[in-house]
Amino acid sequence: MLTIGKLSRLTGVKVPTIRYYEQIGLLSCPERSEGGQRIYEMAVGQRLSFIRHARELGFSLDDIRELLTLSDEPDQSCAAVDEIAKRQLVEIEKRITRLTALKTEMRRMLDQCACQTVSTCRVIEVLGDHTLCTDDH
Amino acid sequence: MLTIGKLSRLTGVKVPTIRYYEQIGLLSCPERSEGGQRIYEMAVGQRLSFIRHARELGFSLDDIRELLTLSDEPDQSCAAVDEIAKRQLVEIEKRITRLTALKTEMRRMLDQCACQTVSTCRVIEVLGDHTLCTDDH
DNA sequence: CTTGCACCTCTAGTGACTAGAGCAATTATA
DNA sequence: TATAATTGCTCTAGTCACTAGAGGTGCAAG
Repeated sequence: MLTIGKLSRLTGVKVPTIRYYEQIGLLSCPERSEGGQRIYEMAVGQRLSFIRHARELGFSLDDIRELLTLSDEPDQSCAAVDEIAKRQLVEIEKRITRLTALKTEMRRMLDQCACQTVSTCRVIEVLGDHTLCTDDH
Repeated sequence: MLTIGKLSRLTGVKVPTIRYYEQIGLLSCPERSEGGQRIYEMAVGQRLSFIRHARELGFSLDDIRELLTLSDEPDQSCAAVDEIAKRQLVEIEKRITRLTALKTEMRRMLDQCACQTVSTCRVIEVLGDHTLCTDDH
């Protein structure tokens, strides 16, 4: 049996975040002590660690809600799980592509700047005129 | 002289976003027609395009506010401008590094999944147990 | 018994918009 | 000129995933 603080230390999820997850229905309401404090069973730690890890991998809370529902039905096909994970992978790849283009553009902008006065600043100039860009972004 | 709709089409910034920029002081209040509609001078288009382009490159509105202030003082050194841009570049690089680690982890997870039932699903398993990860994230 | 930390609820704030309601003004068509 | 369609106006509230803070209560150690 765990207080919310111990659960927090165990999982690395902050206390207000745990309460927030309860509020949005991602965690079910735990029992309370006589004084009204939350008392968690050990198993909640697993669930919360799952959530945390999935968040770290960039899954949205909605995705996680779905994954948790699916993981509660062990006999079902895991195709739906893979589907969510694949979608997430595609999203990550898209973001990488985009960020790489941005990086190129930023570096080019900075490399070209002779760094004198603002009136001749290449950074300001490029920001004001998209046609000076080579990459799509 | 432009209505807000024409300014929007000219710059690719949505109408409510233009009003929002005015609200937070990124654009100054334009004159109004007799009926109370906003009338913009052509020059505002430049400023708005600047903002849009900087947003596309991932600058925050606070950064942009600073860049706009700096660009209004053409005789000053552009070191401060470069500083902001460099900070932004570092941020982008950090995000790419992180996302690349995530991608590796996601792909590994998906590759290992034999895709049968949820009970044997590698995706669910890895999400529940961080120690199964190789990459930092 | 008291000190001090951990916990409680509730509200509001973050960033950068977006959506919608309920109107008014302007422009195009008949 | 009348009407219809489009565009504009303000204001409020919602998005996501929390985070911060106020003002109070519970609980365990010394």
